[in-house]
Amino acid sequence: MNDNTSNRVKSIETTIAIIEALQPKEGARVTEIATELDIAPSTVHRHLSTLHDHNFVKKSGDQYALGMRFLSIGGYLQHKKFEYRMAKTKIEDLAMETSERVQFVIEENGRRIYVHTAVGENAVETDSHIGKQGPLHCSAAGKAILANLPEPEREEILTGGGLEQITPQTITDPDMLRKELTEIRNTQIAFNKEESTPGLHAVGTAVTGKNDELIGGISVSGPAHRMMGDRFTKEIPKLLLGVANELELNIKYNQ
Amino acid sequence: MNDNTSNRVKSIETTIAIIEALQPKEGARVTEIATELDIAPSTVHRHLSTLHDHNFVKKSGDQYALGMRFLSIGGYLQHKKFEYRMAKTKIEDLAMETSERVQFVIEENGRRIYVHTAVGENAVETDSHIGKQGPLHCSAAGKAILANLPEPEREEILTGGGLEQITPQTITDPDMLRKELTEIRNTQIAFNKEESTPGLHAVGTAVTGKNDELIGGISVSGPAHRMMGDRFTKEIPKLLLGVANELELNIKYNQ
DNA sequence: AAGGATATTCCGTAATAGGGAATGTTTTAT
DNA sequence: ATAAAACATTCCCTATTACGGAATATCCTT
Repeated sequence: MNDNTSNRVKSIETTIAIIEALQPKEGARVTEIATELDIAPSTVHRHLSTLHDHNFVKKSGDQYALGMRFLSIGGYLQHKKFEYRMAKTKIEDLAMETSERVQFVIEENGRRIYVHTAVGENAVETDSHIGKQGPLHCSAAGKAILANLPEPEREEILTGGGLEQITPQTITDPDMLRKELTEIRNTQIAFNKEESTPGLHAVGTAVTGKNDELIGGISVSGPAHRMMGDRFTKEIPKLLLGVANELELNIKYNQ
Repeated sequence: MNDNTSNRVKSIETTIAIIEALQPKEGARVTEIATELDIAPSTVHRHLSTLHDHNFVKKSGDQYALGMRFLSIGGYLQHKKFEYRMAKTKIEDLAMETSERVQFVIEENGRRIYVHTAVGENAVETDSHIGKQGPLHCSAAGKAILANLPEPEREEILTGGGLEQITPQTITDPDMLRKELTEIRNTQIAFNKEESTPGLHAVGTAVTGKNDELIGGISVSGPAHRMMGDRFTKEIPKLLLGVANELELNIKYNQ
């Protein structure tokens, strides 16, 4: 397609660099960012002022920080799609039923992104948050998505970028993963046994929409000691498939 | 301060215009955006490619749409602050207790922004979503925040921009509002009677942090016919103040 | 297979983004 | 209280680059 990287707007890349530098900070001064990125303070100031005008950056005194415009746009995208709104209520039900953490995940650019999360009574605290992203091949919902992706895209992910090793249990061999994905296509259930986080197990399934196009995936995750035996391999998968099915029916006929 | 509007990066303003044009659309082609904004297709293409490189825009075929990078950054900001994470669990409890819709709101740039929302069993469906923003003076949590803002900032909002009339009930007279805000400072409870949405009532209170600095506000909202009598004026305020108090204690001592 | 529409790339030029210096402003040290 | 240091902000010149128009490629329609 177009990956001709020469035809780009440099000043936007500068602005993005500034945004990225600002993100982890509570607040930063002009010089701090200028030094960090090795650009002139006057330049940083000009960019920050521009971003501030549009609420992408907030300012108190001479401390600059990212503003909530990002959440405004992100939240709007999360809310705009009927499918995502439906998914939200469904995973909340499932979190209540299972008492565990439940997430609704989509694929973008070959990676998984949490669009909604719901926590049940016993849900584990994780550092996962809305919008957080990671590779597909090491999570339950991610593998379920991967299994249902069109073959060329799937193969691109399997062979193209290399399957990053996240934990000792992460499956990094394309052949082993291919085999598992075939199994997932048959059962529509994917398991994650400490492949993304040590001590964490998860069960996932894919969600499809009107013309059977892939929407995303749902996963239920919890500590390995609780996610085991029949509860892990039978009960939760059954609840999960039930919810995914209801969701799919809602998507197909409710609007 | 610096509101010298001459010293800005024009190409970033172009990019922001493109982002804004893209936001409400499901997807758009290059020409569509170029026509709408009256700039050259080659320029639009260059901007979109740059944004796409950084996942602010996604592309399928020649349809461009906003990407989840906005949610990634927004979700990160929402999750980073300990106070906001605490608020999330607290409003979920309150939503369960009251069965209504509960929101955690902050102020930025003189406007309110929903940072977390929780829905109870009977919660009304609204178009409000995470990140949505609006004026402070017409909502319960907004008025609670306004009442607790430092005087100069409050006066700037009251007299500076003009109090927009959102519904027939919105209070737009600065003097009437000042009187109500004094009352709110005494009781720490704010009411909203169809001032932002016809048919919707809400109760709100402010949340303060370690050095009594203002963090945000919490509101409980529901249909007017259910939010009335003692439930509206006594029971819900009591529950709300209880939760706000717990939250403040958590913020002050738990970390 | 041809024609139309649109995406994408190329390229010259006018506009502007960038840096350094000048000017405020605030904080720190004495 | 004053001086000095540190930094934000503004100003201005110049090298860079963002822009638009033209050329080319690609896709779609008939």
